[in-house]
Amino acid sequence: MENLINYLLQFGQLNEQQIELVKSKAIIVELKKDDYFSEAGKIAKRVAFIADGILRVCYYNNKGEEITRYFIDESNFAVDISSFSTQIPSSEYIQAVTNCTLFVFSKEALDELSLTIIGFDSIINQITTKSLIEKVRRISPMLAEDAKSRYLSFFDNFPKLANRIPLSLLASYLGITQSSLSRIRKNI
Amino acid sequence: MENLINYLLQFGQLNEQQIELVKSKAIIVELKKDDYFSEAGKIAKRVAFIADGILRVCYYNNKGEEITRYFIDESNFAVDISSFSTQIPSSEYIQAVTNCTLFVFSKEALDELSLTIIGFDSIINQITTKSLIEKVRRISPMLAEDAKSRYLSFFDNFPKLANRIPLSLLASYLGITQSSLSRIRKNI
DNA sequence: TTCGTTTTTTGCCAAATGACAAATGAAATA
DNA sequence: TATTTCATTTGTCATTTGGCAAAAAACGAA
Repeated sequence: MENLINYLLQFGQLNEQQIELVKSKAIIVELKKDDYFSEAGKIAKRVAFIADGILRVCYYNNKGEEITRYFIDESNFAVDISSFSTQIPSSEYIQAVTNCTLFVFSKEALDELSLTIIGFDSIINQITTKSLIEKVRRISPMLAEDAKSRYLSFFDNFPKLANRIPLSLLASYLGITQSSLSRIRKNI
Repeated sequence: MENLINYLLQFGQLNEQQIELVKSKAIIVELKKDDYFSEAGKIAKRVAFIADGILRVCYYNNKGEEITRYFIDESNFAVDISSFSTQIPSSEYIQAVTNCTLFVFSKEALDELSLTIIGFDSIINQITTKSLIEKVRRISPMLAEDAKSRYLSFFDNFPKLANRIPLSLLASYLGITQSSLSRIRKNI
């Protein structure tokens, strides 16, 4: 769990005792490829720190197509933030792209940590804000790019991910068809 | 300033005295079309609530093209959140698309409100999170749509905005060329 | 291994979009 | 009004991408 603690320490101080408390609240969860961490229609009650594996956030658009909104990989938090923060049923899924090992915190555990640890709230808020800003930053430029540039940008930013993610999912993230992505890859 | 107060009250309670305090910190700023509210290279020190007008957040991509990341209109907050929250120089601009009337809060004023008003922090955090989630929600589905659908979606979501925003800026937001957008509009 | 299933690649053609340039229209100013 | 400037539309053509279907490859289970 060192990765988790180091991640948190980027955003604020925690003493030994507080670190132990945080660790004690984490539940280790294993997901198989294609398992869901959270589902549309349900209220998100858990947050996951990804120790190993890749998750994706996805939804169905008005044509019934399954769209991948983004991927989340090791040493990042995954949460259906919209549902989690409002406690309203979600409209998206979080699914395992690969087998995953997660450190999971329930909402109750987080609330308790917030009450017990001064500054924990601030850490969580900073992480939330930073992650969301990053998502906007990632997605936004893709609109102005053609399919090839999108793939290359993705590859530049996540060279290790590109080969761990099935082509169909990557295509749905990039907003192009499988066939196109396959052809793009062929042309290097 | 009633709009501003009502907006805040959606996210938490404020008594009369607190409301007056908030109002007293707001500075009315008028921007002319094309004026900048914040600029790349500078550190964001202000937050704006848009009383009237439209702002846009934009940046230059690696090809030197000017890209509109999103628009913000009346009764919403505009802030270069990335720079504001980290106090690191920004990489984007916030520019007036039309003449604007803003209620502006300096960072110092906000910090003071946070210290003085219990729960003000929470209000700000909720607004921040909600706005960012919304931006992801808006941009993300566009990737899977073709140019015509993107325009129609935008028009559905912001019927009033579509005609107040110059075609060139709207095109750069939608990730298509001016010519294409013009043709799309012609075909209804 | 072999069979069955899923994923990826490929071919073909039509449609959408971009690039470029020119024409038109609209707004601002002298 | 005439002139200038900027925004939008339109034309032409090349390129990209999608849709569809079939082939090939990769993967898993018996």
